[in-house]
Amino acid sequence: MASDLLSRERQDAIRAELRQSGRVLAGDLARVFKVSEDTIRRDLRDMAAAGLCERVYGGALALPAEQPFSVRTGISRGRKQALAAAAVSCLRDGMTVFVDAGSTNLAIVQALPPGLSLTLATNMPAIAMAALEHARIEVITIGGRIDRHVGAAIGAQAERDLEMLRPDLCILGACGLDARAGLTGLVYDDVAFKKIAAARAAAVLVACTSDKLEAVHPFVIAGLGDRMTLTLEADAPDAVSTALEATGATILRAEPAAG
Amino acid sequence: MASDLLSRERQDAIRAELRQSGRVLAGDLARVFKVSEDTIRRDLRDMAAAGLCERVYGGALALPAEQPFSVRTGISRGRKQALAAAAVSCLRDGMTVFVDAGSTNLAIVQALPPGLSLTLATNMPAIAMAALEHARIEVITIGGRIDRHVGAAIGAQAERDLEMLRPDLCILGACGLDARAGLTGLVYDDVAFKKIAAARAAAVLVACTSDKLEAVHPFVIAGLGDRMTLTLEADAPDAVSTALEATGATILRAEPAAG
DNA sequence: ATTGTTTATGCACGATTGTACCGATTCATG
DNA sequence: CATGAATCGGTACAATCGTGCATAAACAAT
Repeated sequence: MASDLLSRERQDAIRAELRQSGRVLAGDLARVFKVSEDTIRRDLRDMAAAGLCERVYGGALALPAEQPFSVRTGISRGRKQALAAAAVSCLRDGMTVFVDAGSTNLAIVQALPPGLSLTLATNMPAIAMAALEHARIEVITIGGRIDRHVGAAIGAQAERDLEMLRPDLCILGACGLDARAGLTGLVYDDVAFKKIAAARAAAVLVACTSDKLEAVHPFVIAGLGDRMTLTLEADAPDAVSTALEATGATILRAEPAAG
Repeated sequence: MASDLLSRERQDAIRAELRQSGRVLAGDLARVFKVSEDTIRRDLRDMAAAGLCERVYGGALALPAEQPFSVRTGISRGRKQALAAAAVSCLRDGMTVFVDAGSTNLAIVQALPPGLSLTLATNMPAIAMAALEHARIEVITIGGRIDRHVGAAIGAQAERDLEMLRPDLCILGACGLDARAGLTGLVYDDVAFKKIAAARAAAVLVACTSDKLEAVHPFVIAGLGDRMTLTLEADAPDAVSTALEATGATILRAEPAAG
């Protein structure tokens, strides 16, 4: 995926990954960066010597002080992490992606592989900040009045800002996902915004935790169809999955998660 | 591509490339500029010595302004806290305030009293998030491409977003503050943005840590004058303070801080 | 014009660094 | 304690680096 990195860049990327998920495995890193495990081990040794991580058998851990996120997002982080990992597989180098508000989408951005180079637009400040942790992501914010419930800019100004974009992919935050009703939401302005965002993108991805399946809310964001990819958790019922797939949408199943 | 450049021009071009992609390779640069790698190495060494980049094996990286806030925020928090407390005294209920990027401004927003109700616009995601912590603040974001060094949206789109605002107060981030040269900055696009922001506001507030006093940078944001309030730290030299006051600006001294 | 000085550049050479591979050792786990 | 995986130290090789030196151009002073 990402290669040709200066050794220092690689170490920075490892650091970013450590900040995010709190741990790294030597083998994984070697594969991601396309270098030998020896090189990764030497990196980790150097970083540990510099006090940037704690070396353990098999990889390295973030220093206890440096994990604000894992604490803040709490237990469900494991599930969202797995969901995010699956969603990430839809991304390619050079893509322009719009990322809608939502804690799942935040997890996705945090889970992006370090080397991936994207142009990422978002209306949610928290997502913008997470994206800035990645050295090779160009970040664009959609401005406007921030809705406290959503934690992101929605409304007239935001919709106008959106008009500058024609993203390759729109990663939508999910509120309710149902085979018949499609994608639905609770907050009118938020739904209106999502609708526009989805319409402008060449493809739409929805990463959906299981609690949102078969939920129907008052406002319709979009129907399902072949332009849409749905990422479901490992424990999503097969019945729901096949029903969704029957609409023409592509279904992506997350691996079972530990946490 | 480009040859026959004066060494200074070449270094400026390297700087531009660094700003854009965050990294340069010695070999690539040598090929692009049609000079030997030795020359490039000398350039990079000089630039590193001047604090313009970080030299690494194989090339150079942009300065770790890449991760500004995990590092920069922590450093002098106590001092900034005191500065923020003083700056807060300029705010009144119901005001519309534009808050520019900068770690000091972030501290100010974090230090806002809980009951204060404001409309707060900002181009910096981190500040937007901090403002959302306050229940009675209406937050508006200025969108656009995020500059990694600044950590905020600057550029054409951001300037256009700004045109919707006529804030009562503009809280500017300081780079250099000098009685003769006025308020100056390092990054051209950032300065251009600040300039517009300052021009649109009825009043301007600059909270300035002592290390930025008497510093003059290449680009001018604004001259001083009676429209401007400057918040200085407790340890700012009296001479500097009176010189600044002589320009017509209002001076606000922070209380001595612990940290 | 001449001379000397500074500056930018290129080249050569030894030193340093980053990386992969190999064997010996240590570790986690059943 | 047996076994495979992970780690460490050493080695080898290539890329990169720093330095000293030579050349050439620009410039100042004579």
